[in-house]
Amino acid sequence: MTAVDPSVTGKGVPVTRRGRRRGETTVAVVARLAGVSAPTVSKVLNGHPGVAAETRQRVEQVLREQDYRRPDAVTQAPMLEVAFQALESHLAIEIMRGVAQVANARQLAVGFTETASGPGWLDHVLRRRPVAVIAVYGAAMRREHARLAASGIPLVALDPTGEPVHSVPSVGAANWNGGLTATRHLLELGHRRIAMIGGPPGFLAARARLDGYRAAMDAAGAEVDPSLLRSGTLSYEDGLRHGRALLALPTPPTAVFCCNDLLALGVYEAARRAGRRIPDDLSVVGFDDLEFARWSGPALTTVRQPLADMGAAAADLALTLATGTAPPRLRLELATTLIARASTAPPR
Amino acid sequence: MTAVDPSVTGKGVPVTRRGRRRGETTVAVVARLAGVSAPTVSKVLNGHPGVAAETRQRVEQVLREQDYRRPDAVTQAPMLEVAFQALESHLAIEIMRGVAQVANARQLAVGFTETASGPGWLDHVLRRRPVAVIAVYGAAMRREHARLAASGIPLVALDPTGEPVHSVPSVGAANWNGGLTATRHLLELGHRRIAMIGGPPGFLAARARLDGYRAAMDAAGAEVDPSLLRSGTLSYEDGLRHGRALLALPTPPTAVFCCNDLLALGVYEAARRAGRRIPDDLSVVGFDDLEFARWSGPALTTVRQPLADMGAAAADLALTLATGTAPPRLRLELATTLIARASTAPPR
DNA sequence: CTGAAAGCGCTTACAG
DNA sequence: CTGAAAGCGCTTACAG
Repeated sequence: MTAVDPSVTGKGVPVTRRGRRRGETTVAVVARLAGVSAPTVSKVLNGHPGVAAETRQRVEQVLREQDYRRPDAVTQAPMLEVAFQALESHLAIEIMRGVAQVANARQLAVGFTETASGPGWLDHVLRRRPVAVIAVYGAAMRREHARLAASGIPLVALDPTGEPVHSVPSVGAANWNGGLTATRHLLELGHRRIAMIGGPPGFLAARARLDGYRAAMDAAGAEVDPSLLRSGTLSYEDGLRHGRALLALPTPPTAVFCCNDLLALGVYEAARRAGRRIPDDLSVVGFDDLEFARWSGPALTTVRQPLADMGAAAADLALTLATGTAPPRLRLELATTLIARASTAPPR
Repeated sequence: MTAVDPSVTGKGVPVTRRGRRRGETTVAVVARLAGVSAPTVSKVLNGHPGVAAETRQRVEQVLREQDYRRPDAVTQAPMLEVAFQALESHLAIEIMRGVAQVANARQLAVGFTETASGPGWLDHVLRRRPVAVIAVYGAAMRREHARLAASGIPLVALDPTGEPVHSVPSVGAANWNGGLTATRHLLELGHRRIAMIGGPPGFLAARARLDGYRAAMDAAGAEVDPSLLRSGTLSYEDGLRHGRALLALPTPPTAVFCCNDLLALGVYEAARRAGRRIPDDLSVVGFDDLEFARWSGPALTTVRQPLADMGAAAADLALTLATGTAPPRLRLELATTLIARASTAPPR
């Protein structure tokens, strides 16, 4: 119960009264600037009735202009909130790492929420009054965006989908380029019969990767055999399923480009069951570069999405927006890189 | 900037003054009960100097008894804090999942901190006034424990190490049993020459797994060849290193029990390089059952630590302590289970 | 609808 | 080391 508040005791921060730093806007100041009394400001702040609409508006404007904050908001450690649709995502931990790095450097707490837990998640987030919210994977929808905007809390989409979400500032990866690079790598090794296992139809990032694949194939004058184009969920199981189907073809592909690493591991298993060796009988390229990619046997050649960097960039963007500064760019696309390991080789 | 405080406006909660609910303990009440003045209580609350040790103690006792809370604490959404030494841990995300599940069910926010980020992490945590703190992997040390105790915030160790940390309530896994079960599985398949790759010396959980291995070997009357006992860090690299050394022995083992899944994947690579097949030439058992264990080739037989359940149990324990109730047990050890997959078979 | 007055909870500056 | 007094920020009850 010591309840030491560092904003009062520590670091020589000049303090006047409870929890309020010198020079910060008080109700009295707002009242003066709005040409009303302190009680009226108080009513506006607390949403009490008995204030004319026009007066209320004027007061709210001054509150915004002066960046008024309740005294208790000061004692709260400022925090950055990250909303995941579900923690199931294998990408989650790496993203968190990037966000945490930036947040820690700025002495900010990080909170996180699973939006799948129910529709009330935003209420909880709003009560915590984060300085900004990062929504991963389309976790925040239009309605949530509006409520956050109304509270003056900036929202940034961390957005492996590449889907433009109602003009929300966002960070993503260069998916098309990744698809292009992966396919070029296989073409340069001498492959021509290259299959691709894509993602679900609505998933724009998957579409971009596919288009990159097509572009590389076209540029090399390599034919895209429609029977080599498969798509499904981004899961190990679908990798196994499509891998088996591809290897069972009369003329199977000599290489497969997978829309993510999980699919690639499924293809590994399909090859194992079919008695084909990777990379001798089949080259495989993934996408993401999750940690286990380099521990798989053989180590997986894949396209690296810089998830930690993306998290860090999203945090930077969010915190810039939180200060009211206009950031240089509202959409950031981070480069993807091909990581060539042991799952690709020239065809026999 | 509307800053509506739901505790003031909403739900008919009776309110007297700013943010304080009717009947809640005020500084004045505490002062009266402690036989001091309000200013003295204020000094204690804020850790200011100029209070006799004895007086401070008396006041702190009353604060605890009366469950005093700062008025701003009321407006804050209650939160449960999880402290990780580093997010590097592959176990982190699964633990978080379990914690989040319990916390969400009780409408609690979850915050998380990396303690590796610096010695100031506890200050930040204390400012957020979590209802409880869960320290993963010995993240909180004696000093931190004392400060949390002084603030009346319960601490629970989630403790794969099995190390009893200064009588802090904790949740762990049945490591000894896991080691026993894994080794028995190999013995039952007919192996006798079974190697073990253990963890670092200070790591008690690793020691428990090793002891379980020894117990199973002894019970089966199988000799433990000292050259088959190796130890190092719990990394892929050390798995590779020890795996190569073991396979290079004049009489190599027919099976290896690894202290975690990462080591096992390193042994996979060692086998691959030595041209030995798993499980035909070498059986491998891991420990943890991380998600990628079932995606490795062949799918890894391993001892499952129920990390999500452990996170959930730690959260339950923490929240029980937070209500002031004495929990039924202060140390919980969750069962481990052998998951037999494709990396183990009878020796040739 | 508005604000002067009263009052609450807490903190600070300072006298003893 | 302690607390009476003063004061701050905010809210409430109520008069106009």
